[in-house]
Amino acid sequence: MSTKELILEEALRQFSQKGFDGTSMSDIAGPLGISKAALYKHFESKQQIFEEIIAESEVKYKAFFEKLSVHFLTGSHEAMNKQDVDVYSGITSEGLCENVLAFVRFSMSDEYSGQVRRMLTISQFQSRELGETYTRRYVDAMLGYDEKLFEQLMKAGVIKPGNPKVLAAMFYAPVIMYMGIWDREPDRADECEKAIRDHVEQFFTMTKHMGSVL
Amino acid sequence: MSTKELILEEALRQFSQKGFDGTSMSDIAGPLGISKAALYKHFESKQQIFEEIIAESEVKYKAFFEKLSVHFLTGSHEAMNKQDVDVYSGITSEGLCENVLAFVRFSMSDEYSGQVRRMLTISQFQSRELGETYTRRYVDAMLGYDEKLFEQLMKAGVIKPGNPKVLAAMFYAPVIMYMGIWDREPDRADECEKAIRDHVEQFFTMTKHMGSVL
DNA sequence: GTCTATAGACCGATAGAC
DNA sequence: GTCTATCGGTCTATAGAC
Repeated sequence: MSTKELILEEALRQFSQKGFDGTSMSDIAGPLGISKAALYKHFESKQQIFEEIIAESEVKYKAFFEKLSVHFLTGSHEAMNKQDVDVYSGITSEGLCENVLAFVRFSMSDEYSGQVRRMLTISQFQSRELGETYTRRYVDAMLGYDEKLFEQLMKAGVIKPGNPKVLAAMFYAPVIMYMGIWDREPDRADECEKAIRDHVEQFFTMTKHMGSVL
Repeated sequence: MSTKELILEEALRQFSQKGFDGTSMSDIAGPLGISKAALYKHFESKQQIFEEIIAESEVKYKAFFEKLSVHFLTGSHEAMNKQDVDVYSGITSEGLCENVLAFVRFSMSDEYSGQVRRMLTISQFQSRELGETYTRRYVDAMLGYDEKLFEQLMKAGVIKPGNPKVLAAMFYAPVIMYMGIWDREPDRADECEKAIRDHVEQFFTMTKHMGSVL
């Protein structure tokens, strides 16, 4: 791994714990065994390191979101194409359940993903742009994704009819809420994972056309 | 208003925007028209100002939570007493709806409340204690509150039977999610308020025993 | 591309006059 | 209880040797 990549890795670790202002160039250089002056051979400033992390994470974020088999990364639903329709038409509630649990499992276990999420969490009021990035990645994108899927599931008669936007929030919001607890208190990870599983299971029991519990 | 109170007010404003490390003593003293040296006549250190804000907010938080007519501020449900039972037995779904919308309206419109919430949001990974404070105030307390209420509503036959803990998350999580968007992007306030209203309304339509839409 | 050394600004906190 | 002045330290960033 190149020195530049090692710097980005260490900087992300520090930024995600102590924030941009709480992290000094020495904090980043120290663990790497180099002097802070060496950092300036790879980056123009501390700010540029931060921005490169954001830019790099955007690339990885898009790649991950594409693996979820949808293409509305920019938040515009117009970006849909034939491939998306194929994915939707074949979806089942069990499939969506597995899809989202895969998202949760990855987001919770992947160190890089968690560091970026925590960094954006504590940087979200630093600038309008960072706030919008947070909302786009962790709220709007997922809500749009679920909303579209619920629409299709309703049309297909898999789940009961209703407002797909409201339903998407009811489905997804508890997931990020429990992920928040997990981020703050890692020893509650098991409790959160169980809560998410319970939530997803009960959600589909509630919304399935055949055999309602509630 | 005393100088000390003015300092706490200005410090909170700064901390909630730029965080503890991003705020200097000059940043706090400047807008008040005093020198940073004067701050040390009222507080021992910057850290003490921060801690006093947290402590003061804890008092106000408890007072607000008591006004919601429940008494499990410490997170322990054993703290319930006769008064709580009376509150529960008289509750209706409309009452709960109004109760939570009052919470949302207050949290969203009150400047102090919002500043504390944003400060805790960007400080939640600073220490274990701050993370627990965040979880306790904005997640566990509200979930425990709603869970207990849903239990009673189920017993009373007002809403359909089910897992009250899962139901509480489905009800409350979308609320904090939309409050998060509002905090990051204040110009989306109307959209968020409407989304919360839609959510609360649809939730009770879904869970009411009589007349299910889904 | 790494180092040491340092510039120049700002930090938190203190001293002492008023 | 406010001020100015300042201490000692750290910060970002640069200069220049190797």
